[in-house]
Amino acid sequence: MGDHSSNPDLLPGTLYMMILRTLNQGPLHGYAIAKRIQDWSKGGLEIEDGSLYPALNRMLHKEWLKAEWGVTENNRKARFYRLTPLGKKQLETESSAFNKMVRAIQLVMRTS
Amino acid sequence: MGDHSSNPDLLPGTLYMMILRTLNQGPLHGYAIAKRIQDWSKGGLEIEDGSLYPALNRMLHKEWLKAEWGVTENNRKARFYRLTPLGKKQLETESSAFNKMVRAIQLVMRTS
DNA sequence: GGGATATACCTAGTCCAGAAAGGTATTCTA
DNA sequence: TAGAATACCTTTCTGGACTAGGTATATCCC
Repeated sequence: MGDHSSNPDLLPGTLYMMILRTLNQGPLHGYAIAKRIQDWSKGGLEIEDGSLYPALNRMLHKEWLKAEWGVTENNRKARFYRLTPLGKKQLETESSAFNKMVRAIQLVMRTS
Repeated sequence: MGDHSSNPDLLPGTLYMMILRTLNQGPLHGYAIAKRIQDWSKGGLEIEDGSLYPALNRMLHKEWLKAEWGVTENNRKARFYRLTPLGKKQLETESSAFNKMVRAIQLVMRTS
């Protein structure tokens, strides 16, 4: 079913940025973060949960996020993450670095 | 002097693509590849030679490239790399995957 | 009741690429 | 003859994405 390619699902180094981005709208639990990234990218990006949860834990450790347990609309317990001020700053840093990087790469790819 | 940041120099996963791109214009030696990427990106990208040469060797092993020793305009010996047909195909594959990926990420970063 | 499905989380292990930090050798110029 | 620039190489470290397992619970339907 579906994808038999051996291509990576993600551009390494962009997962933090996208997580920070989704949380900039307000707290979400892990599962919802993955869903939102998938939705917003129109199915272009799928976050493996084996990538997601370790990443979230690293981000907690860096103090970009805080977490607390709660209950979803579906009446399930889930861990909700929200941005710290440091996390907000990191979002700025990473997205501007990303944009710069992409522009540089596109120069290389398009220069003749 | 200059850059004291701990930011990565590159978006991981894009080095192969850019090397393939520079070689699509014709054979180059390693040092010249790095220079060309730096020039074309207007200084936005700097390839560490500790990243470059291992990458070139992996690419040889994948048979995306062939190499042979020669002499530069400066009368120095250098190893010249050129694309194989497989390498050309890989360039197509990687650059279209990259573009798709970037578009998907930008959707995530820009959706409100 | 009992399966199936979707939701929600977690971890141990593997693999790979980029970077740091060392090294050698040669050419040219001041 | 010292230095800078050119040109290559390797070993080691590290971090992150992925694989492949696992647990638990809520809901829906037979």
